[in-house]
Amino acid sequence: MADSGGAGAGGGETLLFLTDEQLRKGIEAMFFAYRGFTADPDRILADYGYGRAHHRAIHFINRSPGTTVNNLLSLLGVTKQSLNRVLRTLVEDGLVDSRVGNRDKRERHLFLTAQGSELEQKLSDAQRARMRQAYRLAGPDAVVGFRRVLEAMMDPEMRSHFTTLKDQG
Amino acid sequence: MADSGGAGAGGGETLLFLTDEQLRKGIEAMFFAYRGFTADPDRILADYGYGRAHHRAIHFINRSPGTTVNNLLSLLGVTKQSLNRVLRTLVEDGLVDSRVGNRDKRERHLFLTAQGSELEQKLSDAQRARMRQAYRLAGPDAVVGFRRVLEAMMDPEMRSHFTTLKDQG
DNA sequence: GTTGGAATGTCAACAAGGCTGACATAAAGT
DNA sequence: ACTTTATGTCAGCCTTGTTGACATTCCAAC
Repeated sequence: MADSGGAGAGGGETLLFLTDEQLRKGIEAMFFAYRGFTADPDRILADYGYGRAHHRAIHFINRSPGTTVNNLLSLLGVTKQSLNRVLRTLVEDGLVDSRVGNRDKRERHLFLTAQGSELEQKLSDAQRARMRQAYRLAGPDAVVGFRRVLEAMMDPEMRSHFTTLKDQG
Repeated sequence: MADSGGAGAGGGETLLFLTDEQLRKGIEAMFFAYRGFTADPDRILADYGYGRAHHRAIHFINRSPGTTVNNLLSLLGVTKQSLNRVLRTLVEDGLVDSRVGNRDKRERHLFLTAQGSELEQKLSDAQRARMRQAYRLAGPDAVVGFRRVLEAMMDPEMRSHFTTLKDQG
């Protein structure tokens, strides 16, 4: 059914990249690449007895120190109960500092401790190394395209989170 | 530490795209984009009481009809026990047909039933629609770059799986 | 000032889907 | 025939997602 992108009827011959086959390859590329993307951090995390959920929390706390649980929630797109379990272990293990808010005592503001920063560095170094290698192999023009397609693939809400983080950066 | 990609020392000024900040943005882009990538199938799967694991199995069985459990295993990168649970429910529900091999009776060859193909279509249509939209917004050149970076990000073993599938396609 | 609703975060219990270990069956080598 | 190897299945554990119930804090109405 519906080979919607072909050069056959109507459109332009510039739409060859929208064939179902091309799209399928893109889908598989995402799948395999994401495996590579998470492989190195996963190995490090296993040494600590942590999982990807811990990595994500650590990443975004490092990115926005002092962020609240609620804010982290909307970034991660999980339930607060799920995030809470992860945060609790990180606080217990002394990687994250959770301070009650001054203005609003319902909120908890989250910071990495020195120990937390150390793990963040390890994870982030490994993941950046993979990314750097891929970027280097693909070249600067490819990187621009890569980022453009990824951004277009996000849900609008996630895209706005993404660009907000970008502006901070 | 280690702002390894800067234009500062040694290399060329064409390496600005390798700054730690750029790499971090790439990492976050992957994270947010992958969420979008899986969002539509996830909704459909939920109606059937299935999860992503079922989707992956269905996708690759459709891609290589008659493939064996062992072959699927190396594509998916999970344990056979894990895959088996998913396959069992798909066979029970009549979406997948599992036929004992002729040459080697230890092997099971996997096929989608009509019902399985129907679900595959739904999932794949939704995911391709998202991909098509992203490709269209980003443009053909961006798509080439996207694919190049993703391919460079894979583990070598996954990359060879990927290109093998490509050749079949 | 008290009270009721909304927001924030925590605790408990359950489900999906990873994992390892133990095992049955079939094929292949000795 | 007998051991070794490959393939697939069954059982049980762990992480991490989910919903439901609840405590605390804030704010607005009274």
